[in-house]
Formats: sequence, structure tokens, C-alpha cells
Amino acid sequence: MDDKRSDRANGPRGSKRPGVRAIAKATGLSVATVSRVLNDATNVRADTRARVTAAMRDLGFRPNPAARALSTNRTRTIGAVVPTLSHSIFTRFLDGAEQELARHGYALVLATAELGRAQEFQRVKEIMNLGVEGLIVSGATHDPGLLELISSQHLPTVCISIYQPEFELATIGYDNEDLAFRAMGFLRELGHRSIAVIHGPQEENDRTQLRVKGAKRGAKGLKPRFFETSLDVGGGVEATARMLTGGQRPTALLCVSDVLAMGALFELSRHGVKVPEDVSVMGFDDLDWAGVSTPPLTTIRLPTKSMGRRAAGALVENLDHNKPIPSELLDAEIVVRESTAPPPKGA
Amino acid sequence: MDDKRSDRANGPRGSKRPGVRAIAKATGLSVATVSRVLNDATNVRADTRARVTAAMRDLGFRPNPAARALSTNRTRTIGAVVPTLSHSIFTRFLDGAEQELARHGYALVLATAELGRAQEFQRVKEIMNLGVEGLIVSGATHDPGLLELISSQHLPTVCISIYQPEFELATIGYDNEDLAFRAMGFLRELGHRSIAVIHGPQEENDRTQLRVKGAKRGAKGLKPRFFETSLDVGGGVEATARMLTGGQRPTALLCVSDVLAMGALFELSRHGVKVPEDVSVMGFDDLDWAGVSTPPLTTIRLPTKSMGRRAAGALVENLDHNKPIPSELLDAEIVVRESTAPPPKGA
DNA sequence: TTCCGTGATGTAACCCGTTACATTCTTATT
DNA sequence: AATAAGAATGTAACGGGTTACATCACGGAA
Repeated sequence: MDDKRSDRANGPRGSKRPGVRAIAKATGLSVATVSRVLNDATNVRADTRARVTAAMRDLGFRPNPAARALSTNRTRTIGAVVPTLSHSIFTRFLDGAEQELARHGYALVLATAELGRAQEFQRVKEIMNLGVEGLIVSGATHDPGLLELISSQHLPTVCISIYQPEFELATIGYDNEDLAFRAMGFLRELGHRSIAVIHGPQEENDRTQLRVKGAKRGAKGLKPRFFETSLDVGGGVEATARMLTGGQRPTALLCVSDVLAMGALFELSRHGVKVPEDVSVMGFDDLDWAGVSTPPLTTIRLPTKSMGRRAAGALVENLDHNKPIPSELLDAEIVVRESTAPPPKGA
Repeated sequence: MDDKRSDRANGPRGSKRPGVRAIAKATGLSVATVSRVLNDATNVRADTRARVTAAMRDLGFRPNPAARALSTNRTRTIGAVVPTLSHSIFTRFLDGAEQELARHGYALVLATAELGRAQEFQRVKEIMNLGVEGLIVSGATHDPGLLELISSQHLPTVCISIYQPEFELATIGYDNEDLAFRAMGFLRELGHRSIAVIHGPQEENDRTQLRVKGAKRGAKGLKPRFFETSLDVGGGVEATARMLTGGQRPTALLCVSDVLAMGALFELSRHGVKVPEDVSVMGFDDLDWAGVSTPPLTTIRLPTKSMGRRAAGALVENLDHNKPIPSELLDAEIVVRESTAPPPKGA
């Protein structure tokens, strides 16, 4: 690691950046007073305060965040580790989290771990070494070392996208299994008896696992066919193609993620299969386009953005007011649109 | 601001977290040696190093990042401010940036500014107060105060999504205007004479402005109709609906962003308008679904993810090796797929 | 006029990892 | 065996904002 201290931090003419002591000297006051102004303490005379702020402006003073962090032991940063930024389900969540954190003067440090839990562990270590005061991770399956590290460091943490009150960390999310169960029930009640389920990779992804499990349970007597594929639009296309060529065509397609449903819509349209006349399609997530696709997609609305807000809010409450972090079950609902209908008469 | 120093940072029994001095005492060595081990300097005897690492493990030592940052004057964090996280164009970029930063041991501090340049300015100030060593912002239209602040603080910065070598800050992006120009040329060469352009809000968005400008120029003699709408799938739907009802139907539709094109595809399909037989559709971005939609979308492939990598890489080079940050023009290309064809004979 | 109380301000220690410089220990050379 | 050269280790200052505690100024009460 090279270490040529550049002059990055220095002002013109090589003069050091002004610190509280420089301001103190310039105003003839003491560093304590300067610091008090900086933290807008009340016990500073108005004119003194004015003198100080003027000097700060003139000298271009910016408080050194590292020094502050060192003495207050606070960094006002929260870390989030998500599997990837290429699924809007995570970015929508991050959007909410970031907004909430910003509202309370915290910043979000972001890391991605596309390679599974080992990398996740690694990335968490990295951002902990950066001094985050709280952590947001997704799901509940993690490297054991990670859980140990979190608890040994007493790092306030919330797991999102999942609700599991008995878990050792707080979880804020929805009941993936139950939702898939209900989705299946919805299709059954419409009259469907032959149903296909398309889902992403189950390995290392507890959300997918739970959804598949819920769909299985929700099938009751029926024997749905399951298609595993990659979790992107292309995967939806591919799985749908497989479904169309193999065996008898189901009358309903439950895509356990909207991106897969989008692929399904495209592929079905490509083959001239009418939705919902020939086959019903149901998604999961309610991404922003789901209401305007052709046909509009019946799906499950997940409160992703507000999940981000809640997770962030819970951490802030913990850090600022020592409140415990509660697990929270967010409710999601089936949004019925036009992509689902009773099965065709012939079927 | 409340300040009850919680025991968050303390270990069991209220004992303070061990620092280098604790390790030094435990091993009978000096803090310098401990520090050397911490920064894996070479001049430490193997057995000494082992003794130190053992003690660090036993005592659960974690170096305090703030203290390190204070003495090295390095935080190893880079800030990024994007307008929103709900457009994959930005998240794809962030994905690339984050990966590259992680590769070099930097972390990404993320802020969003959905409310335009004033908020952007605010958010930049916030993350600067957190000690970021570099900054990534999008586009080149910013609050004047922001530019001043950046230059007065000598903060290495790159503007992305745009290429403007004469700009005071480094820009890494593509030539939005030229690309739109070329897209228009592509449609003209296919034989289209009646073209509609759908675009997002121009206000405060230089990328959109440039694309519209390029499309205008590229139209040559033709008089394309322009439809402004919100920058999301619903906007594409809405604008397409407007286009279909108003006046004579164009033979080609240039959507200056793929999300708009997606809305267009949906809406056209809803009205039974065949793509490309009745009307050609062209997008801009090449989002992940563009290759598998029905029909697959002709679009302009923007190297968004590698743009993120380049921007991050340039900052790292600057910080680690004092290299200047060059502006960089990334090349994008038209990806011809099935959504475009010559206009129907009758037209 | 003297004394107390309150609010404003000052002094100096502290947070903790880093590093310039000093010192001590090895090992090689003659 | 003596000494130089180099490697390993130690000492102490430093970075910059915060804060416990000390001090001081001023107004009111006795």
C-alpha cells in the first residue's frame, strides 16, 4: 500500500486546512467555544457565535469528520449489503432506506455481494472496518461467522425481505411463504387445476426457497410443475419456452418474481398464447411496470420501499434513542389485474 | 442533537474496546509494532507478527477507522449522488462503480437527490462532511455553489452519463446528442419519413436535452413529432397512447430511453399495432430485457456498467497514484434487433 | 459593599492509530 | 572478537474536534 501523503487536504500555498484551533486563534476565542458553535450549543452569546461563523466562512473551515468521529465515537453511517443492484427489488428498497437515513442525518454505505454468503461476510467486514454504526442485510441465511461478528461487535442489524421473529437478528419483511401460498390459492379459486411455477435459483436464497415452499403447500392436491431459472427477464423467457414445449400446457403460470413474469409475458406473446384467455399469469413484487403491461399483471404488492424506510428508521431509533429494534411483519396484498382469469372452458 | 454516549462501543463488563495500546501491553511489544502488523509492514519478525495477531484475535481487536482516518487523512470512501435509484440506468452504473471501488478497497457512500440540483448540492455537502475522498455525480448541470465547493475543497470528481471535455470537471460518458442523431439516421435510412420521438422531462436533465437535440438534428428535413412524458414505463404507455390517437400515425417511434420503449411496446400491443410491421420501435440504453422482449428491441447499447467502473477507476487512480482524472468518451452502438424494419408499403 | 449564582468562556486531557526518529538487536565481514 | 550495516522494535508526538472541569464576568440579593 503506497502512502505518499498528497497535498489533497491542503489549501492554497500549502497552508494547512484550518481547524478549530485556527478559528480560535483568528477570533481570539478558545477551541471549546468554536466547538460549541459547531455543535450549536445554546450557551454561546449571539455575537460570539456570529464572530465564529464569520471566521469559519472566511477561512473556509470544514470540520474534519474523522476527528469528530474519533472523539464522539459516532460516524453517522449505516451499511447495507445487498446481493445485487441489478434487481429493482433491492434498489427500491435502498431508495427508501437512503431517504429515511438522510432525513435523520445518516449516510448509507453500500456494498454488493453477488457471489453468495462468503462474499457477503467479506463485504460486511469491510464496511465494519469503515465504521458503520448499523447494518442492513437481506434474508436470514448468512455465514455463521457473520452472525458471530455482528453479535460480538454489538452492531445493530436488521435483516430485510423476510420476517422471522425467532431469528437472532431483527427481521423486517413479509411472509414470503404465506404470500406464495395465498397466490396459489388465488389461482386455485379461479378454477385453475394445472399450474406452473417459475422461480429463480433456490440455492443461498431463502426468499425464493420460502416462496417455492409456499407455492407447494398452496397447491393442495394439485401437482404444479416447477421451473427453476435465472432471476431475470431472460430467465422468465427461457423457463416459459421450456414450459410451452414440454408436456401439456398449464392454464396458469405463477412467476414468483415480476421480472420472470415479464419474460413470461414476452414469450407467451411471441408464441401467440393469449393472456389471460389461454393462460393466466401471476407475478410477485409489483414492479413499477406491472400496472401498465399488456395485459396488466396480477401480482403481489410488496411494500419494498417502505420496508427500506422501516429498516432504516428502526436503526436510527436504536442509535439515536437506544430503542430496541423490533422485528416487523409488513403486509403485502394480491393486486388483481387483467392477466389472470378463470381457465379456458376446454381445459 | 442528543449525545448520550451509549455503551455501544464497549465490550462485556463495560471494559473498553481494546486498542493498539491494549495489544501492545498484552504482548509486551510497542504500539508501533502493533501498528506495523496492522498495516502488514514487512519489517516485523514472523513470530512477533504471530504473537500480535494472536492477541488481536483473543482480545477481539478491531482498529478504529476514525482514528486511522484522522492520522492518515484517508477515509477510503467515495461518494456518489444519483437522481434516483428507481431507474436501472443508474443502478447499473452504481453496480459497476461499487464493484470497482471494492476491488481497490474503497467503499461507496450513496445519496439520492430526486428533487433537482438544489437538493443535489445539499446532499453533496452532507457526504463531504462525512469525509468522502472523491465524488461521482451525474450530468453536467449543477448548482453553481456545488461546483465552487468542489473546486475549493479540491475534491476529485467525475460527472457521468455525459461527455464534455471542455467542462471544468472530468466527464465520463457518451455523446448523447450524437447517439440520438445516429438513431434518427438509422430510422431514416430504413426509409422512415414519419417519426415520433418520446422523451422524458427535459428540465434539469442535460442527458434528455441532448438526446432531444440530437434527434432534432438527425431528422434533417423531416418533421418528427415530440412527446414529452414522465421517465418510466407508464410514461411510455401514456405518450404512445397520445401518439396513437393524435393525427396520422408515424411509421417509427424513437424512445429516447428503454423504459419508455417498454411502455410503447406494451401500449402498441394493447392496440393490436404490430411491431415492426406497422410501426418500428427503437429504444435507448439496452436494458437487460431489451434482447428478449417481443419483439426484441432495437436500441442503443450504453456501456453503463463499465461507465461506473471507469469513473470509479479514475478516482482510484487519482487518489492512489495522483493520476489526473481524464474525461473519457465511451462508445455506444446501435444494436439492431427485430423491433425495427422498413416502413409498411402503404405508408 | 460583599457574596452568590448563573451564564459565558478557557484549559487541557482525551479519543486511538500512525510514523519520524531513536534505540537495540542481529548477522555478516574482516 | 570487534565493528559496521541492516533489521527489528520502542518512544513520543501528532492529527483535530470534543468535553469535563476550571475560571471569569456580571447582576441581583443581603
